[in-house]
Amino acid sequence: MPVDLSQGDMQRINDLVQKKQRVARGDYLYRSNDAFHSLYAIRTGSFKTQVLHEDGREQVTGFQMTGEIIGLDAISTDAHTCDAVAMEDSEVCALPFNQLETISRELPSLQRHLYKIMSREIVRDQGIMLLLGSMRAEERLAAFLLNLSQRLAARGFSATQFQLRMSRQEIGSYLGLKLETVSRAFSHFQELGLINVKVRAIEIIDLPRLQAAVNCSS
Amino acid sequence: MPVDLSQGDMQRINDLVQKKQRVARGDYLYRSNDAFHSLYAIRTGSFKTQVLHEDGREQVTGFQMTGEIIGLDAISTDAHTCDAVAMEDSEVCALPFNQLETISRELPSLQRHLYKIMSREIVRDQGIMLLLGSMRAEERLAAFLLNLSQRLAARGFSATQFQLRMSRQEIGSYLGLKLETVSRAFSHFQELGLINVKVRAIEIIDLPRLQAAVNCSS
DNA sequence: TCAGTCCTTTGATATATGTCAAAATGCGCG
DNA sequence: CGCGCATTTTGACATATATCAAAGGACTGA
Repeated sequence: MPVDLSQGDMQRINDLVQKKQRVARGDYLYRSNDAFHSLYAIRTGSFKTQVLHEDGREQVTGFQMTGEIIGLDAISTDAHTCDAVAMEDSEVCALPFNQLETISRELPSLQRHLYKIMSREIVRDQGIMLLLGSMRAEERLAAFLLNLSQRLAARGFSATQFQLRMSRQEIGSYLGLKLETVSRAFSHFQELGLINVKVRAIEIIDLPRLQAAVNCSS
Repeated sequence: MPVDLSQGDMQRINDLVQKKQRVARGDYLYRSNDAFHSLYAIRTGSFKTQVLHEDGREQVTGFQMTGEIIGLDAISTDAHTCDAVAMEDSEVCALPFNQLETISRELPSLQRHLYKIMSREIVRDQGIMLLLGSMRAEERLAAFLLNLSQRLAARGFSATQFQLRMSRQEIGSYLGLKLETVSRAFSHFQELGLINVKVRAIEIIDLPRLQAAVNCSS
């Protein structure tokens, strides 16, 4: 948590953050309906979150990476409302929420930080609604790739070459598309010279045109 | 805000909540990029919130009614990230956010309430993602009608007879559909005997079958 | 009250994406 | 190292929804 705090305060946060926890690839960090105790800060690795409809339909609601906080949805009902699955071997810090609440009362900057993190999640979700509600298949995929690229760059990785951690099926679920459609969109972007795709290895060749593709995929 | 508070505390909240504000039908309560000062509690009337894409596309992200809080998205950047438009003559209470923050430090139950409200918004958004990402047109409309019905019932109105405040175009934007598709879905539900539609006047005739339609619109 | 405008409905047709199927490729495990 | 399974790609075809168009209805403001 990148909050700007003074010495002793930092200590209290550190105490809170002791418990590290490993999650193997494919394992669930939590499941829908699990009792809520902690938020989780991802230290290494990455996760997907998904909601399941009773009739078996599933929707991936996000792909999270290092430094991101998951579990915010569970505050509302004291139970998790989605599943969190590790997409690779990962490490998280459990942040017991009642302790967070207590400390945040005494540390205005932590309190504010928590509000901001939650608000940011709401804004992110609005962006996905815009994507799902008004973009076409290739626009969605372009937006997805650019978003990944940005977030990787922000973490010091290459913005133009990376390895996808998720399957076509998972990307499709996230983008509201079938896996075949995702695959075709990848192939088409490659034909157009926007990217190189070798299964899960992605190289962005023409960033400006990929950005343009978000607006009109014609 | 239905928080359970003790006498004097309630006074402080009341002080905060003094400023009532009228918003005429069609007027903006706030616009994207407006500086953020307050959350708004809707006292009477209803609003829609929408995000705009640079290329003119717009996406309605929600329809809010009495008792709901809007503006949570703005906390993240201190600027609003969507527009809020009154769908009828309405009244809101501005809740200055820095005062809310201050008071919530001293009133754990208010602090918790704020976290819960934000978390609930995140859960709501997940539900919309599921709808947009994996449901078909008629399933979406059925889900929309049932959601409206529930929320009206929770406010003491009829769950089976109500007046839509929004146009087919706005419903379509919210559901990721064109207005003609929405209109056809309404007509089809009427043919099936699930609802009566007279333009914006809706009567739900067969609630169980409408609920069933959310799962498979066949 | 009436005219004008906007909203809604409905039809005919186009198109993007889904479905089904099969082959190709990559990857984990023995 | 190679077998077998899972994932990805690609094709042919089906279908849900969008698009275009026109007519009918409802609401607004003078």
